[in-house]
Amino acid sequence: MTANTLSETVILELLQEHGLRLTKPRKSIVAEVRRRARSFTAEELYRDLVERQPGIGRATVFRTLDVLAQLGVLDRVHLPDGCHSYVLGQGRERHYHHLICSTCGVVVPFEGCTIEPLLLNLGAATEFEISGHMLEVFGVCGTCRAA
Amino acid sequence: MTANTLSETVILELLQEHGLRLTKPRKSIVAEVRRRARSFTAEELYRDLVERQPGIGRATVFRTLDVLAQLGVLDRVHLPDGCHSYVLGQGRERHYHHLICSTCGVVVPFEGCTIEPLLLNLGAATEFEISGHMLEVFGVCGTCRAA
DNA sequence: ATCCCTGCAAAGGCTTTGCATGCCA
DNA sequence: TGGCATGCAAAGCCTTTGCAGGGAT
Repeated sequence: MTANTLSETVILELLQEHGLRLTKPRKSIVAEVRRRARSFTAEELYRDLVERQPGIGRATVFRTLDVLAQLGVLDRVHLPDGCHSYVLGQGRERHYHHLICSTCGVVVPFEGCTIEPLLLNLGAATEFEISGHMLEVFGVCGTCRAA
Repeated sequence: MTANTLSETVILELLQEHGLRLTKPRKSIVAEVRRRARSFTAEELYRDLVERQPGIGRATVFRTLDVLAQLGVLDRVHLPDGCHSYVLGQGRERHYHHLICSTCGVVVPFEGCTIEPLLLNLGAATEFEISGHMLEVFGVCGTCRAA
């Protein structure tokens, strides 16, 4: 049900395939990003990263996260409180969504989204040409429930 | 399939029922909000409103929209580009989601969301206690397709 | 050697906060 | 009259942008 995340190597190759350079900051950011099981904002990642690697620029982090999101390495998620968060993704071939713990923020991807039929009906009933959807599920994970 | 929006009277009563005062700015904001078929940000609403009623404060608009969202009069929606948008809601008793035109921003609420069974499975498979979900559907409306 | 990428700094925009005043109940 | 709500202004954050220098290919 949950899939493996993209490996560091695969992500770096993905960058190269798109004609993007493998710079030191990009490598650091990729490494840092893969370390995260929870959602995070660009600003948060920047602050953690700058401790480990002083001198890295805020703008670089923001720009790189944007690139990674375009490649499908990261997904943008919208939490009830606060938007503009990122989550490590599963790559572009899969169709999946995120189950997010409201307490600790841990993110579990899941597949098997069943709303396609609904979307077909919607398209017919409204004359919209449906192009996509966003689904996020919230709850409290087992660990947080125990505590 | 789409339901009527809450009337101005109903919204004002809702405020009163919650011990909130019916002030002039609040009435203006409610009126302005009901005029909208599309999503809007607090800042946008403020700018439109301040023309019609100079002197109204930005903070008041932000605070009032927040209150209205808590009452279920407004829903917060997250567009692919840009978050922190509001949409006129259907009230707290209904379960519905939004179909949003990517081109003009028009919003159509719909009911009949079919993901409950999926959520049950998810809960069983992950030990999460599911508490809610967010679903938004995007597409291009009939009018925009024609143009 | 090219020119993409970076880091810095500043600008920009949205949102929140503090406080004295005003107004609804 | 009491106290919530307002308006103003400033502060706070996050995010973007411009530009000169540096590094990957």
